[in-house]
Amino acid sequence: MAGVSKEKKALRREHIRNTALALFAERGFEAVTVNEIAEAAGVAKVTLFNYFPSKEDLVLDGVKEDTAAVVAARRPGQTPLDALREHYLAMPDGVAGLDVEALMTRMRIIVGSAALVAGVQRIQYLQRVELAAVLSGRAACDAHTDDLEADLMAAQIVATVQMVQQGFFQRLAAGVSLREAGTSLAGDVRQAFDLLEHGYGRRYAQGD
Amino acid sequence: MAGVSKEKKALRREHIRNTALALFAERGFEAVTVNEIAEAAGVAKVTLFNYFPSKEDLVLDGVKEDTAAVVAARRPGQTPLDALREHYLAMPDGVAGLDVEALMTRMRIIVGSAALVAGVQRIQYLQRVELAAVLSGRAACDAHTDDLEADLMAAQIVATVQMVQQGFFQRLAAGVSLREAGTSLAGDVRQAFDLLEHGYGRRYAQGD
DNA sequence: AGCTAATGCGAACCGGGTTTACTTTTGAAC
DNA sequence: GTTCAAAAGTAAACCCGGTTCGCATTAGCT
Repeated sequence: MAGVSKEKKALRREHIRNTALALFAERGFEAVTVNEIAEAAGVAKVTLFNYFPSKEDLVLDGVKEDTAAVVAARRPGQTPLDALREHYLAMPDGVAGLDVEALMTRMRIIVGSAALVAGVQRIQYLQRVELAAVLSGRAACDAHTDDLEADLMAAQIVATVQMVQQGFFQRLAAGVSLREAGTSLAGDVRQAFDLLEHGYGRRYAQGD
Repeated sequence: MAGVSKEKKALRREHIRNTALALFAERGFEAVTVNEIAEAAGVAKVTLFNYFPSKEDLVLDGVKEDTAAVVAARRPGQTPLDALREHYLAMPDGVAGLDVEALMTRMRIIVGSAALVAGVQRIQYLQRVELAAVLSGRAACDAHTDDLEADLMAAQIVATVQMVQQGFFQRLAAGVSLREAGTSLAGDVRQAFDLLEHGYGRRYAQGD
């Protein structure tokens, strides 16, 4: 049957990824070559690239936040900002079931490599485009039909989410408990989305 | 004297860049190899990389908008948003003296290549970090000392500026006159910065 | 068992970028 | 103008991420 081979493939994929992450954690992303990873994992380089389209994907595969889906699924009468606020206030619950240590390792690998940080930016750019499409109600791959407001909002939401999330994971990485980090996160989420809703007004006027 | 050699170096640099841009415009960024560029420019590959740190830089060098400097130089009592609004309202005057055709060619090259678009994102990320530093008053290379509001504002400003600018250049690329594009730009700038100042409120509530 | 299709493989290749070791320019001092 | 040191240029070999190709192995199905 097909199911058993799928499972074996998934196992092999995880094996390759874990091998790679272990090496990256030890010596940094750029200091490890794909040849090494392949050898350490006991597969051919070409096989590695058969499972992961690029070296970056060994780390970044699966980091995409689907803000567009959250917004698209918002309840009647709910604004995109409300839907996202709700979603991110609930984030600690989602993280609770995961291997936080592994998550932190991956974070450390990412922030230790300019290429990976850039990769994250690239992924968020795609998110922004998707979100703008949802907001303006156009199909996901339409050309930019001049909905400046939707484009602006999408860009600002994605940027906001990234900042807030970054703070959350940094606190976790600093050893803060999941519970406490969750509390801080809640405050950050509220602050960030309130700013989006009500604006910056005259904040940061020169000379205050 | 040193001046004359500086001038010759600058000329050679421009020659290499122009050679490359011509090839890119003709066949696309990825379809041209640096070997070809070097040969076409009559220079060794290693010399090319001596002038430009990477193939991307042949196109992207000089695209960085220094929003951080604009904000840092704001007048007493002026908010960052006011300073930037003023600056971008004046943008058409800055563009007027430039070779618009060359600018458009470069734009077309960039949007024709995923790698270059990603490169632009990367550059804007650096801008965001600089701007956050200016806003929160910390030194440019300090570690992230938890000024969530400044980080948020920086991210949102950079995203906003990018969207507005993109619209401006797209209109120019579509053949709109500089004068008309300037008018549209003014409207976009005002709309965008008003949103930043006053927020999105309940815009895009589901079911409107 | 036997056939077919998928998967894995080594090796050669490509292109961006670096290193090395050598030659040419260059600019300035005499 | 000659000389000399530093700067800049060069060819060639190399490294690494990623692809292509032709062949071997395996898996699933009958």
